Formats: sequence, structure tokens, C-alpha cells
Amino acid sequence: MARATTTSDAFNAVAEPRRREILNYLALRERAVGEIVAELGLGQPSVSKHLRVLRDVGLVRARRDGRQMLYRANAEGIRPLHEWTRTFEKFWRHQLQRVKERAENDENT
Amino acid sequence: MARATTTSDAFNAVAEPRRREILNYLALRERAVGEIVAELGLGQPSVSKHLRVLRDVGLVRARRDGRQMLYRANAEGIRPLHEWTRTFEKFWRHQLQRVKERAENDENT
DNA sequence: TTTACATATTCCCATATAGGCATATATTAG
DNA sequence: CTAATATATGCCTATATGGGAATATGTAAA
Repeated sequence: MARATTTSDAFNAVAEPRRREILNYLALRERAVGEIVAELGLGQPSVSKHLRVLRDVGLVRARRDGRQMLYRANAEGIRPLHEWTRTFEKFWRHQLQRVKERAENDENT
Repeated sequence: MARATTTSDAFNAVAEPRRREILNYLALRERAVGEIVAELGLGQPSVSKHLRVLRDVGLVRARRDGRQMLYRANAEGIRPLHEWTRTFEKFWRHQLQRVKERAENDENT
């Protein structure tokens, strides 16, 4: 079996750094493809392909405006990632707590 | 160029569903490889390979205990993912807010 | 309608996968 | 030392990838 498709879910889609950059850029407001190309310094076809992936997994929405296509991030799509990572929050808190306690013990030795 | 290596960072490592399952399973406590194999119903070599990937990116720690290898999740490694997704939290809040407001407007029309 | 602009798609290729199977390595038991 | 157990690694294969170049599609301007 090969690796799962980039379009199989949000986790796979955001594994690619360029796509995370795109999402960061689209978080604040709608942008035309050309703007993204300028921002990322990547080829236009590459950007279009990344946008296609993001669109397929519902991480961006698009609408046409004249000859341009305006894309915006759909933050809702990030939520499952956030929820999953959140389940580990309490654990790294504990880990840090233990590190802290050990440091304090060392002080008194 | 091909896709980034699964071991290139935590984002790529957790893109694979099986590896997320492993992390979930290892979140609470240390487990031997055999236990993970039993839990996931996957082949032992596959599990070992997944663990290798997770170890390479620092998402799990391992220690030997007799003939067994005990693995535990290193929650700290998830933190960058959590932080990144967190930057979108305010946006999905806004989006939901807008949906809510539209619903309320429709009621009064 | 012809031209120009903006974006999407196709074709190309080197590369890394995930899993199954066989086998190597490490550790303990007899 | 030899056998048994636990895990890791190597080999195999079909598959999807990301970027670049060329080209197709869609829309507006002249």
C-alpha cells in the first residue's frame, strides 16, 4: 500500500508546508491566486494545485470574481486537527510539571 | 519533487491514521510493541516501522525492558501542531458567529 | 471576434511511501 | 551453547506525489 492521498483528509492536506503557508495567508482575508503566487514565490500551476487539494478537503472556499478566483480559508476544517492535538494537552502539561518538580528537587540537594 | 518524508516533521508523521492511533494508545501509558500490534490488528513489522517514524520525529520515546521495547508518547511533540491549529481558532469562532447571526435575522423576516 | 489576462489542467519524472513476507538482531530461558 | 521470544530491518511493488513546462479553459477588454 502507498501513502494516503493528500486529499484523503485535513491531516494529509496540511502535511505539506506550502499548503500551511497558503492557509496562513488566507486566514485573514480572501485572496486571488495571483496574490498567493506573489506571496509564496511559487509557480502559478503549483499554487493552483495546492489550492485544489485544500479545496477538496474543505479547507478553503473559492468564488469567481471576473477573471480572478478568490480563495479564503475555511477555518472550520482545521478544527478536527485542533481537537485531536488538544487531547494531548494535558499530557504535556504533566510532563512539564514533572520536569519542573525535578528541577526544584535538584535545587535542594 | 516528491512528497516530503514522513519523518520530516510531526505534521507529516501524524498524517498517517495508524500513527495517530498508536499515539492515542500510547498517550496514557507505556506499551510494548506486542501490545500495540494486538491493539491495532496490524502486522508487527508495520508497527515497528510506524514506531520508527514516530521516534525519528520525537513523538515517542522508547526504552528496553528485557526483550521488550516499551514505547510512550512524547506529548511535547504534538505541541507545534496544536499551536498552529490554535491560530485558526478565532476564525472559526467568527464564522460560527456569522452563521448564528444570519439564522437570527432569518427568524425576524 | 480577436486579443489579453487569470487560472486550471496535463504531461513529465524522481522519489518515498505502507504493508506483506522473510530474515536479522537482541535478549532471556533451558 | 541452543532454543525461544520480542523487535527491527530488508526486499518488494503499486501508487501518489510536487514542481516545471506547455497548454487548455474561462472571462473581460478592444
